[in-house]
Amino acid sequence: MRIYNSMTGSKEELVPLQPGKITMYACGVTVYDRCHIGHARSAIVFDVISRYLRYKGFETTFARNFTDVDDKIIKRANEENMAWDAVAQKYIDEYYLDMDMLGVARADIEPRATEHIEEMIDVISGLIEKGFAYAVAEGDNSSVYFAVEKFADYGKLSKKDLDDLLSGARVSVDERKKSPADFALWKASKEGEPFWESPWGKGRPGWHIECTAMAIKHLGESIDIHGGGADLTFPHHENEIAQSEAYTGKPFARYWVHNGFITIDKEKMSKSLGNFFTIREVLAKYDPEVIRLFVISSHYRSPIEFSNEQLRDAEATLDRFYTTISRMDDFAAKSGDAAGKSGVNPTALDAMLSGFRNSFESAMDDDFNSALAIGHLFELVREINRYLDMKPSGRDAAALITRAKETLTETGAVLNLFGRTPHQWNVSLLKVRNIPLSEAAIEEKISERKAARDSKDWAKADSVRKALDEGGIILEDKKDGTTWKVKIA
RNA sequence: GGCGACGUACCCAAGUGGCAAGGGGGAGGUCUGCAAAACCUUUAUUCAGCGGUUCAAAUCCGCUCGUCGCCUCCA
Repeated sequence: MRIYNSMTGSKEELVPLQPGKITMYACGVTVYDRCHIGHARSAIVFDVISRYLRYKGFETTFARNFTDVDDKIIKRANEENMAWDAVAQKYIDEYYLDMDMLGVARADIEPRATEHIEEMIDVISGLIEKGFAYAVAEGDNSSVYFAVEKFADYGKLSKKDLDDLLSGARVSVDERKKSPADFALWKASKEGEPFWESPWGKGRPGWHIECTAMAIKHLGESIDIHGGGADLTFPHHENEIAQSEAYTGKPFARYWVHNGFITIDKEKMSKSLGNFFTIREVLAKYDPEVIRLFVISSHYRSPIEFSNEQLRDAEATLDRFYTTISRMDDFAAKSGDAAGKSGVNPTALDAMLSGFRNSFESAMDDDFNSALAIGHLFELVREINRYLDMKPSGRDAAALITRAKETLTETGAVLNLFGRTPHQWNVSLLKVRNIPLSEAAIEEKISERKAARDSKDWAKADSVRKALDEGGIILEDKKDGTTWKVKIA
């Protein structure tokens, strides 16, 4: 299994610290607002990675944090006239609402910064003792900074040269720091801000230190995989490395994994640019699985352009899967118990099923190439449809189709896709498309049309079809009845 | 300015040395009372451009053009 390591810039064989076990830490969100679709991508990417690692038999411990105290949360609390911790909790709740919809599983450990103040203080104290950090008085309290120049490898992840950083005009000059590139481990608290007691007086943690403290506490001093969005590479992850390795003297993470951005008009989606859509907004128009498929359909490191057209594509794609699942279900319901009819050759499907897991795994083994894996799923879908078109019958055919459906749904489950019934899919589409027809109303129309068809009143039958079609519902006549589905396009 | 990516058909998207996956869309066909779905055929002699290495390059190297990201909070 190969994984791209941002540290080395190349794909490497995944060799965990302890055979058969993986520890993974992904940087989560700062909870001061609703998540946008870029946060969704990151969450989905690491969800897929952790699911796949487990599928491959690694005993995986996955931690994803919440940053629940920081400047933006405090600012938000002041704006909303709420307590800062109430703001944090509110957006943690919102986060779970979104992620549950998107099929993002809870991480094994979801540590919050505010629950690890002690651990952070321990790390900071250790860094001061070792000479990597220094305290600077600010009134009655002190702030603590990490002395970047003391850490020889600073810049190794983001490939930045410390001299360049120091000469760069964009580093804000802060008189309290010994060097402009130094970063805060602990911030002396100002009037009205949340604070904790510490050896440096009343204060609160800097941003980066929480990940170091929480990763070490929950996963150990060296972890296997550390991930997050590509924008966290610098300074966040660079600083984590500096703190952690200065503190423990050990490599912090073996593999650094960064997901690409979601763009709008080719530009990175971000809060500051204002070009973002919240997950909630998108969920109002699209089924959550559509968003998930949209994300998984591209490689996790590639930028993906967000647009209605892209989501419509993903929706059509998903509909194709569910249509095939529906065909298989129909077949299973009526295939007989007798021997099969002659002239139906199952070889192609049989062969594809035999090799399928292998294809799927080689795609995913190669740096989690979910886009290729989905391509393989399409090949399977076509082969299934091809087989069903031959109108097979009998118990051998039924067994083959059962195997096909299991293969499709079990590999889909690794990506957390295709977990619903085709009916659930269509009912969901009815909702997101705001189609004002109930299932019962549609069924009623179908009966009406059946009566017309039975008396060969084609004009009437067609008018029912046409009326439903204009409402976004397509009817499919099958041997033993008519079914409906929501029109895609 | 420093550093790092990327540029594959009408659209999306795999592919890191050996005849360019897959999906959408388009065109034609099979099936169907009419449809839909599905299937079949077709849609890139070519991978931004120009050179080079090689028996062989979308894949490696160099240059050019274009786009984006990081260098400040950011998934």
